[in-house]
Amino acid sequence: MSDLESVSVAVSPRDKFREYLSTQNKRLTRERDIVLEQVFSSHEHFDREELVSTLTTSSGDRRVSRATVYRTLQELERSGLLRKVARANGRDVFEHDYGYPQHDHLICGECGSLTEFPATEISKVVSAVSATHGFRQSGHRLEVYGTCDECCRGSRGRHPKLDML
Amino acid sequence: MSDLESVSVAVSPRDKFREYLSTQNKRLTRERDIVLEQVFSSHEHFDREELVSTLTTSSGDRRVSRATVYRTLQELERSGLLRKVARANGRDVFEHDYGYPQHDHLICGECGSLTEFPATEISKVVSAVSATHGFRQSGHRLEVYGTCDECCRGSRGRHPKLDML
DNA sequence: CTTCGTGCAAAACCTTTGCATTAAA
DNA sequence: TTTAATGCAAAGGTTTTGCACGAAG
Repeated sequence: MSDLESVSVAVSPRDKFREYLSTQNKRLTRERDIVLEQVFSSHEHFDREELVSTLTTSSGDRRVSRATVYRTLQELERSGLLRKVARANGRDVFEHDYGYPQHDHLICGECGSLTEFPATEISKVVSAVSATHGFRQSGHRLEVYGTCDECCRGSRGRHPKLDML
Repeated sequence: MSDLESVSVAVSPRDKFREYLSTQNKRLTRERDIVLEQVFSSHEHFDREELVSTLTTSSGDRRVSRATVYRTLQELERSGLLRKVARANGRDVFEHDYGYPQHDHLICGECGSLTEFPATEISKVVSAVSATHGFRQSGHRLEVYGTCDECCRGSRGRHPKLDML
């Protein structure tokens, strides 16, 4: 992997994961593959419980246990494929950290929804600040807290988006 | 100094808390006052467990139960006196959100040091973005990851911070 | 009085772990 | 075969909650 991997996506998530695993003397098992596929089947944010409830109820040989889902998510994070972007309703929220443009999030404290926005402006400021401090920046995470448009105009009562299953 | 000055900080945390509580038809009890005092007795970051272990072992009439500490921290957060700034070791980290300038952090992945910088620039961008999305912003948290000046130029060996707190 | 708050213990959650069994390489 | 991974259930840790009692307005 001496190629420039900074421009666009030339390597699939699975290849990247496989490579990471090999450097760790770990294996790409059927279970890890299933988790990987499920996670990258959509670009939506998700939390562990959502994934677990999907995969522990899958039929036959697509079933993966809770423990393995948790353990695999750790590996996916370490491999650079996933990252935690927020915390909502007491759960970490994950998103793809590979092959998609940099962005940050507006986090609604009422319903827990996440809204993405491009990180371009923020990145400029961050770069300037980093330079000022001689800090070699590798990334950032910005969470904006408040109330989303919908909840602002909606009723005062709480409508937390809990499990959607 | 005139007590009509509402610019700058002329109101103590306790006064602000009292005011908040009254708007909620809630009471400034002895227990809430003790938690408040303990929290504002220093500017250090802290987590719930630290506070709980201090206050549940206090002598006699300064003792506060775990449940009340948790409940009071929620009120302090809602009142705008406290905010969560990070998550470490599975616990939320709190800091004062009143009477001190807004700032964010550069986080060194080598030595673990935190460097604060003023949030003014970031806040402008955040406000603009929030407005665009009809998001009623109440605050933000920005963590910049990378390597600090010292570690960049320093020895190649690692100087990981000792586990604090 | 009436309402709100506290403390306790239990419950609810989320995450990790020990261990016997299975399965990659 | 050798070593890593899985699944299960139990354990760990954090946060919330039901309830009876006590305190504040």
